[in-house]
Amino acid sequence: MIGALALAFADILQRDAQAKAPEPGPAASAITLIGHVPGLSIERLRRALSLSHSGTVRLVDRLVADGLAARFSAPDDHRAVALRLTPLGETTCSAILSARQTGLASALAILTSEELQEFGNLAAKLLRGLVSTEDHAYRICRLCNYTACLDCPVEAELA
Amino acid sequence: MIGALALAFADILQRDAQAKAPEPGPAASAITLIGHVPGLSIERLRRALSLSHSGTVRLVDRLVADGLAARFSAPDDHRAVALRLTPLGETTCSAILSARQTGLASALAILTSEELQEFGNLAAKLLRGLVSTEDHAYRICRLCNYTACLDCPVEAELA
DNA sequence: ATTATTATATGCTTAGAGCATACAAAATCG
DNA sequence: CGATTTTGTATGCTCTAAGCATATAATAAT
Repeated sequence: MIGALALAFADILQRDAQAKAPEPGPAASAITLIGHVPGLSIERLRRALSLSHSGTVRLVDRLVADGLAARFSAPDDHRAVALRLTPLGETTCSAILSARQTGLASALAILTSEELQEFGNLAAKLLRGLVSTEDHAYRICRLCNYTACLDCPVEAELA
Repeated sequence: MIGALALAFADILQRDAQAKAPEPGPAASAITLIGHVPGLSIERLRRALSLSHSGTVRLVDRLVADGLAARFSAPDDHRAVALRLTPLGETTCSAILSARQTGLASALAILTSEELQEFGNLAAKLLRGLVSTEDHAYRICRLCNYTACLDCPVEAELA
């Protein structure tokens, strides 16, 4: 039953996010991740998306071709690519995050504020128990609105 | 944050389920759905999986080729296909459900029994608010272990 | 300095998804 | 009751996005 709820919520997030993305699949997550971590490398992006390396390179190729992201050379490591969103990419990122937020909020609207509070507390505890590595944190938070998520339990757990 | 938890849980479910399925993607859900609703038609399966019609037909083709499912003629509608699991399919279905259950349980193990109880209550309330149609119920419960889920809130909401 | 590892890129192949089309059974409507 | 529409499946075709194998450059390790 808890599993069913997780699938239902994940469906909502994916649907709303993908609707604003240039293509289905992990593109929406890639955009929001790059948006949150400017200078992100392809390898870290790959781990967050659980894709193959070539799949990630091609995904980035498409984002660049769509004018949403750009490759720069990472200052500290001349092998790595530093990914950044273009202004158009920033706009898309915001659209994804707000669509995601709207869908989630309407699903949660049935709870009273006390229940929502309690649900959030339990969710935070579960999240802290789940997160192990930094890569995993990026994966879990791949569609998060970081600016809206103060006191992120994932961040707290890693620190 | 609640969204992040949903994605994390959905990841666990998908990963554990797919590990026991013959292929990645919606195959695991298809198997458990047919297992729970013997005689399910391709069209209903299609709606539960949110696939195109041809995609669903090909998926069923593969399940049949793998010896996991079989097509029968639906007694009440001679156009429709009645899908059933083979004995091998039943075995696979059980493996998927128990893998799913194990992963979910270990993620929830951090909660006390009171917290788990409370979390379940809130999840049930949210689920009841989310489910609209029977197709949607099938979709949400696509990886559910129906025999383990007594007092299913989704079922209750539809009745 | 040599070797191993890490980060990226690309050629190649392929699995799985959608669209368009075709056909049969059922439902609807005149 | 016959004609039309809708519904459920099947299949040919195309294509996108994914993986594997391989290559190259930069860094790390020995």
